[in-house]
Amino acid sequence: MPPNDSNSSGSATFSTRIIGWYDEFGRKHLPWQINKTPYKVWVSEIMLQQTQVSTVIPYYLKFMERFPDIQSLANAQQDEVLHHWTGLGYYARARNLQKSAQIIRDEHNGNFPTEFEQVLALPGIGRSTAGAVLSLSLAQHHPILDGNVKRVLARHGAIEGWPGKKTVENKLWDLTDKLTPLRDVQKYNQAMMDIGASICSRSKPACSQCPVAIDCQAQLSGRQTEYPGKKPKKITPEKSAFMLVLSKGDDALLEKRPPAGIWGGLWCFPEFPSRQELGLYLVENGLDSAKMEDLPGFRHTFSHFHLDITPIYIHVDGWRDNQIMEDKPSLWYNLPNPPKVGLAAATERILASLGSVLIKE
DNA sequence: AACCCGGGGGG
DNA sequence: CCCCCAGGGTT
Repeated sequence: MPPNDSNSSGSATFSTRIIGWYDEFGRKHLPWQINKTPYKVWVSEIMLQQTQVSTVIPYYLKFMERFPDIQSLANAQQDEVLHHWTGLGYYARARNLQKSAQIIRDEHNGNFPTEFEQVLALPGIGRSTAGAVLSLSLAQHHPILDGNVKRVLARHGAIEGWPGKKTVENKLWDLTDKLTPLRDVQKYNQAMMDIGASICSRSKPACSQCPVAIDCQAQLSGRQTEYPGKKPKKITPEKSAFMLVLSKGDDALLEKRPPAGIWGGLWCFPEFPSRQELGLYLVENGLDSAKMEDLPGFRHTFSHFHLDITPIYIHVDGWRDNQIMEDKPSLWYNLPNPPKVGLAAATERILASLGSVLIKE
């Protein structure tokens, strides 16, 4: 018996019903589905790992306009790549995207590799994304297991446990591997993601519209929202930071963050763990006589901690700044004519509030 | 406020 | 292998 041919309902197989649903209801006109190429699908998949379709679309269109092919992405300045990612989050993915483009340029003659193992070897691409790119763009037979597919399969098979656990994830990979059909793999994989994103949603699944509800083990027992199992939660610690907002005319001083860690490679205000350390920095740079003003503080929340930010504003005129640029790259960010660099959301928020402060001066 | 996310990397 | 990390949006 073919592996995808089992169901207890006596009706069409699982994959046949999924594909039938795709023909009638599936998404077929998303920007990365038009004249599909591995590059288009790859960029979209990386963006979609962190963000929903409706948010991704404008980012995707601008990104592809500026970086229409692997070559242009590989040869671009990292600042400009991060600029196009500003607001999307998970900036390591943008850096990995460009790093992979450079590997493709240097080691694959500029052509996106078509061997699964070669795709998997690119930074930022794991088993599921490799399968998605090759199946969706080239119709290769690979199963996928993104968050949407995990939810559909965990419910349909009533798979217990949190998918972050290796044993649970392995069960789900076995399932997706068994259920993925040999034919119409593009339609099937796209439909599974669509169904997971729309019908089989996290809190209010629309089972009446689902093509595989009839033998869904979670639906049959009314326990849909109990799958997939929840991640064990832990308390999120609170941290605080002081950010120096040093302005000169229409410019504000930003520093480039180290390549790894939070906001890696992005431009941010100089950050200090305490008011005292910020003061020390001012003394070192001959700015301790300048007038300081606290701007409104705010909380920026990450998945694993809260960051309470107090921006401290100082305005200088005709101050020699070259001494400040010793250890870290820095730039004067011109507000009326901003450079195309990557900014953290918190930095953008402060910059936005700065507009009114500067006008006041 | 809780939850979600594919992959990288450290212990 | 297991756990932590990353940064937004959605519910």
